[in-house]
Amino acid sequence: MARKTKTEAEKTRDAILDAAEKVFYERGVTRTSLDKIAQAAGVTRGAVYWHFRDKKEVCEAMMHRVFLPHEDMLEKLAARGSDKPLDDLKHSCLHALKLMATDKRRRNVASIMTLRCEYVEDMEGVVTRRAACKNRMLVSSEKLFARARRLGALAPEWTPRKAAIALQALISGLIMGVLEQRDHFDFAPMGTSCIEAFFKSLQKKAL
Amino acid sequence: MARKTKTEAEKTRDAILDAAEKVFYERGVTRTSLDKIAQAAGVTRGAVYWHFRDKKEVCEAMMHRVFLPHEDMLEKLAARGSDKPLDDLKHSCLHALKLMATDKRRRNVASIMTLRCEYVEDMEGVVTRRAACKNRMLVSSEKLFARARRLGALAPEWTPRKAAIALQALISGLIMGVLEQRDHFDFAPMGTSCIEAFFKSLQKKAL
DNA sequence: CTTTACATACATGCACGCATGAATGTATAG
DNA sequence: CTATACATTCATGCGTGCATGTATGTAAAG
Repeated sequence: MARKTKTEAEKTRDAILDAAEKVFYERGVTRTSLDKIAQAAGVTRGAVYWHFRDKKEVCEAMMHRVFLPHEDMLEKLAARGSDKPLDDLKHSCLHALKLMATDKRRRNVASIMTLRCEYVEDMEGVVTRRAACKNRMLVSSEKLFARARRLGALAPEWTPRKAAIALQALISGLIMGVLEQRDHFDFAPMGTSCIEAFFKSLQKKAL
Repeated sequence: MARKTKTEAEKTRDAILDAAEKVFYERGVTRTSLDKIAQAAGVTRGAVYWHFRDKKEVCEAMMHRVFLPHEDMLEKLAARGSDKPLDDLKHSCLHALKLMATDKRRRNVASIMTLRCEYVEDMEGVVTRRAACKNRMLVSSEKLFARARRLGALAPEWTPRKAAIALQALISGLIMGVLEQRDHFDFAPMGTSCIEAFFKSLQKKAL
């Protein structure tokens, strides 16, 4: 076929990833063939094989495109070192949850990653990288909790590490709730409300 | 082939489910053929098709066999109406987490359900039933929190419903942590420690 | 004799990876 | 500026292997 210009090639690459999001969401990662993706993108398998080695690479590229820009927010927060670390952390969590609730694309990709993908063989690497990402976020929030402790704002039953782990578990569980929400019930307000109550519980009570 | 007696037939059915656990864990639900399951069970596909209509039914039976006996623990607790509902709930959660950490079979099946299965098309029904189960548990724990509130044991920032949702999110997130644990780090003690801190935070502080 | 509990056999239809072709963009030499 | 050489960007076709569902055979249990 005729050679395209570089920007056009980028457009077909994006079209392939768009199509992958759509078809992965509808049929799951394992059950969708590269041919289905190609058809949905209006190209043939040749194009897909040109831009990506196999389905795993398509999947990883699809995830990266959506979540890479968002990953390092916490680290900036931890580095900034404000005087209200718990508030910063809370707003960051609220923001993440709201993003999941409002941005359909992010929600769909997250849904693919949690409910429509099997992490075995090829994909094991993906889960490892996800764990590494989770761990970086954990370290950052632990720093913020440690700062809160030094400022005397953290209730005594919580060590920074425990608080960080519990917070991450809570958030991922709430996001799960958003992803599972059926019919037209909006789970997000309840989620934000839970986050706020949780942070209130984390604070040292005045006597 | 020679016909087996009824108990022997039950044994091959169990063998098929055992094999399904093994192969689903190794290769994911979608990628494993019924033939692989049959081979791992020492039978042919004919036997599998005799006991189950298709792979979805195998998968559901495998899940049921492990989790049905455990599902209604919370409801009994809620019906009992003790005078320490928060303690009861805490012990129930600790028990569930410890079970995940110690019982390899349960952990593997849970891993299949969360990391090695794609909930699309046929399997959508499974996720619906899982959501229903989660909801029943939510209602039960909400009752317990409501009782705690009446007993004056629940901190004011928590409404029973919020507490129930947050607890469920926390637990599912922590179980996720257990399932993702790599090399030989044991995540469970940290998880139990988080649960204990969380319940301490839920309690109304003495002034 | 009928039903059960499988094994075997068959037909169909994907999905994958590779190899090759084709036509155009792009860089370079003169 | 132009011609040539090469690299890109796909489309098409082929062979292969597997997975599925069903249909049928069969021997013993009930």
